[in-house]
Amino acid sequence: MTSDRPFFITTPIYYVNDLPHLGHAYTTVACDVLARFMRLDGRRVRFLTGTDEHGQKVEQSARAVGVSPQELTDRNSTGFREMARLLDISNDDFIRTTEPRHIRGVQALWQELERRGEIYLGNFAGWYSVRDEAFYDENELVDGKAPSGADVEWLEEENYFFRLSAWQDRLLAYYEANPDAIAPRGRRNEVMSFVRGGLRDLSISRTSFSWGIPVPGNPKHVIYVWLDALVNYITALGYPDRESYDFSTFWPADLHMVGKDILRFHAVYWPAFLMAAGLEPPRCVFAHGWWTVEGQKMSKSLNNFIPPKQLVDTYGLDPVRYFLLRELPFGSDGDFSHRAVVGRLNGDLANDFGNLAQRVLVMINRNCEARVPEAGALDAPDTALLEAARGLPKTVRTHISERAFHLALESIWRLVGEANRYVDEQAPWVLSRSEPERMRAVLYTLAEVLRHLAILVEPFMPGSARKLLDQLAVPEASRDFAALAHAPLVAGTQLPKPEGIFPRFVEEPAD
RNA sequence: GGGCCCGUAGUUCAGCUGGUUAGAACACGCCGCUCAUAACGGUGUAGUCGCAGGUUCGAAUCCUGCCGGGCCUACCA
Repeated sequence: MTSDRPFFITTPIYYVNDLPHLGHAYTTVACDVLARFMRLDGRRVRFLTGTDEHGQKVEQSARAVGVSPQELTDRNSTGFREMARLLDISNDDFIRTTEPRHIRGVQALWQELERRGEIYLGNFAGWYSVRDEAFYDENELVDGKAPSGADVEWLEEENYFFRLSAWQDRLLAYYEANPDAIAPRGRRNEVMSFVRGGLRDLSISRTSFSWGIPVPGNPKHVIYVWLDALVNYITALGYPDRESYDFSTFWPADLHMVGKDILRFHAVYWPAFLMAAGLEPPRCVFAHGWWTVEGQKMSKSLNNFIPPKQLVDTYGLDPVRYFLLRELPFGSDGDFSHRAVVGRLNGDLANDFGNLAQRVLVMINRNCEARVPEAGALDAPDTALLEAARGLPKTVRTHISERAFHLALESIWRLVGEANRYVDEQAPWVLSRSEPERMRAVLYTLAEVLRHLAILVEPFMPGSARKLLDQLAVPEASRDFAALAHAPLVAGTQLPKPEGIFPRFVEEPAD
């Protein structure tokens, strides 16, 4: 089942014009869970995140605040780095598009595309709205104005173009040959119908601002931010050195996780750029959904972007990580509400799982001299429960491979439920008086189930899992998925004093 | 305008290659337990499956129309 095949996963690089919020946290945590899962499953993982730092907006924002673009960028990039630390993200690398390694790679890719005749110099003309900062097509205009109602003017600009139009058929062939290249299904259909509708050549340079990577040989132009940004996925692997260990090991990427807003860039432009440069396209681009907050869209006017720090301060890190992945089918939109988070935290984490661990550990502590009890002879209910635990990794692995985080967690929680039922049925507190040997078999069974649960939950809630594994005295080296089958708890091992893992969230009384 | 998706218990959703009394979780009622984070377990109430037609021996599940909601429909993130 397991394999040591390399696994390369990326978050989008986050635009430094924004401050980190719930949406960034979501994408990043989802990637982190997959990265951790694959590592625990024995795979060689490279997990990349970073920041996108060029473009007109950054240049303007910097000017507005009276700092240089580089200063602004340094400051805001740090914010995303801190978010990763705050969320206990296990990224192996953090790339910034202002780093020399990236700039060098982007220019090399440009030259490669140029050498292959994929780039030409032409004129870009269209109706430009200064207010919207956007060009519009003739047929998009309404009464000679932008769809937004803004005034437009005819602008012509010398631009380099990428021959995207030439790639329509090859893109479609790529989607056909790789049904999983774009997920979920609905998104794939959207992308394909978009491409079938015909592709225009893409303007890939700008002369109206300067905060960007200069076009090799024509520094009046800077490279279009998306061509700049997307390439981070390979410059982080050492491109243009295609023989490097990193590049040859980890490319093509197994998964680019993106928000649905930037799917097109990843599912159309990016594969086209890569193929045009003679490189392999990614194995999968997955577009996840959006969160609303208390039923409302996150927006600048409502100013309801929740900073990750606030979430963690309020609920604790692991409950937030759990909630984000448990609450809705990955790929769908969902609502982030205080009520829902508290429901998950108190119901799933504190009552079901946390309390299960607590009741079992306390009984062992009191009735077994705080040592892992001797299993002795096991009865049918014991082996049934243990079988359920032993079968669980396979189920979870299947769900994770389909990125169905919610189903993975749901299947883990089914075992939590079975274990709680088993406790009630076996009533070890009764056995402690009448049949101590039987009690030990029951408590050993439960401890083993806890060990399975703790290890399976590690990718989702690394801190809490660690606490539980510490309380079970599971050695550091026996905390991966291989250890599930090969390193059962050893009778007689001394256990520390039990401590709650998931405290209940108690509402502050309103005043 | 064109394309795609959704509308099922109070709530969030599953079921939808048509076929026994439409399921789960949460919430709510009752019962049990007392090891445990006033936690756990059992059990019950609850739905004209958006509306109207049609196909079929039989439709939540297929077809048509309507109503309601969402997404996509190319460049400065």
